[in-house]
Amino acid sequence: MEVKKEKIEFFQDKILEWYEENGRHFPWRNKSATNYEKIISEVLLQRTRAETVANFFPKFIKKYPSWKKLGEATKEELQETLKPTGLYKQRGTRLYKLAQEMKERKGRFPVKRDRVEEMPMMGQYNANAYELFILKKPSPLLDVNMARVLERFFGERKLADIRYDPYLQELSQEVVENPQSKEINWGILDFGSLVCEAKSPLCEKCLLSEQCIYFDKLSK
DNA sequence: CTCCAGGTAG
DNA sequence: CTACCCGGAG
Repeated sequence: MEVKKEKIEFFQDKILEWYEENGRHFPWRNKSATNYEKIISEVLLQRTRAETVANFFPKFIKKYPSWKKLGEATKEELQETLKPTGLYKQRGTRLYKLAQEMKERKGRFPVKRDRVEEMPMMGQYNANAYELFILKKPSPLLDVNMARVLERFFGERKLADIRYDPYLQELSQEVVENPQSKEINWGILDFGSLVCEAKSPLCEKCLLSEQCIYFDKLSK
């Protein structure tokens, strides 16, 4: 499925416009956020609502402000701390592994994307986030949220799993290919959470509806 | 009840 | 490729 360039530009413009007015604010989006904080936020955000993480994040950073401090925690201690966020056993075990790996690496996180993806807890999504936020390179935060927005507007994927769908992979990359890649990414996630909701999207107040496939189907 | 800024074992 | 993790918010 070939998507027209003009449609992508329309989408980018509208999302950026919407984001300026309605974008959400989170601790890990602050300019002052350290690389450690950025990486930890992505770990906590896995399969967990951003608002939930926003409540929890400051407490976690206060308790474990650095890789060094995190490396001193036991696996059980991390699991206990992570309980309010859900997925705490898995996440605790994996975060422990990541912290220990960082200890061995003397606190140095890998630089190249491929190496990042080899780290514990760092999958495709997190490697993209790393590229976007730390290497400052356009890269899509393609989660269920972004996938839903893109599919409704541009057309549905073929494969069940986002992570193996070449159509969504390529489309998302094109969409965030822009000098303001970070803002477009955040814009899409916020837009997906606040307007293009999973259950009942607010199509009446959506500034994308004139070119949206999902909306077009609705009005038939 | 469903859904959530995914990773990974099998 | 799927199935599973999990508490919490809506």
